[in-house]
Amino acid sequence: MNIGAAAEATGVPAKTIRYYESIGLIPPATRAENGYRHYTEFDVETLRFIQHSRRLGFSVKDVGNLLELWGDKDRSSADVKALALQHISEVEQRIKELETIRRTLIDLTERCHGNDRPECPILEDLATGPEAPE
Amino acid sequence: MNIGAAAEATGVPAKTIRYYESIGLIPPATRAENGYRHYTEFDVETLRFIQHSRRLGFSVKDVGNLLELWGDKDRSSADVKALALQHISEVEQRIKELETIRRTLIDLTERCHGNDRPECPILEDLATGPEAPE
DNA sequence: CTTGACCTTCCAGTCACTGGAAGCCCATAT
DNA sequence: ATATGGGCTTCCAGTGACTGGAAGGTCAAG
Repeated sequence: MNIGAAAEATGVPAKTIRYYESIGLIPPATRAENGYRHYTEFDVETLRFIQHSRRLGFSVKDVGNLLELWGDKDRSSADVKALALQHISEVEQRIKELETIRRTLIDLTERCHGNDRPECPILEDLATGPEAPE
Repeated sequence: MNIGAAAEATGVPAKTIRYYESIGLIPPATRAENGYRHYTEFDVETLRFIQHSRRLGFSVKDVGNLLELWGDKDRSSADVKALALQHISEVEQRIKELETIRRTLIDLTERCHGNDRPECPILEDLATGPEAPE
């Protein structure tokens, strides 16, 4: 299986597969005689594992740790769960921040007429800072 | 006002102020005879405007547009509002993605015992992909 | 006159890719 | 035999929005 086929099979672009190899997330692929990288079914599974982890927002560093745990028969599931819980709390933190931002933006836009005139509470608030509504 | 004082007054680190100047978000600061950058009250207001905009998640490019509108007496508030609404929809999109991720992660962790044993549905699902629960 | 806190510039690193150039390899169509 | 088109290789550079650090100039106080 060449890199293109592996990319097709996993949804990870060929370019990204090479990148993962270059940073050591995956071991160097074996090469055919012509120098082309060659991928086994197992390599494809690994790439899929990576892809799924990335889609869930794990950093590449975290994915490295998850891969290591995945390959370790003597792991404790507690270690995996700890990683996941930590990630959940980061995701929740980010959601909270975005909710706050969303709320503020909506308040601002609701107060803005959005017409031909220049008066705009959005710009005013950006200039002066958020007024604490009493 | 030197850069340090401007940083202090606005919450924008000195390093970041120089960076904003280097990318043209703010015009080059006037210099004192010793070469130090000098900031006026207006510069400080501008930096605060930038800071508030960035806190609301606007990209630096968007902040550039907002700054331009801010300085344009003949703007229409509709243009400002359009930018804000566009940003809101991006924020909402991102929140949705994060909610989905959060839900998936919570489902996974709830099925993982998190003990000394290696069995772990988290790793299994990362390997095989999310099973559609019927 | 020295210390320490400023300030200056410039280069490099972060994160996770992505684009593009230059060039080899291979199969097929002519 | 050759031209074409695709896939593969490497390496360098750019993205966004900073941030860290080195090397060196400036300034006020003790």
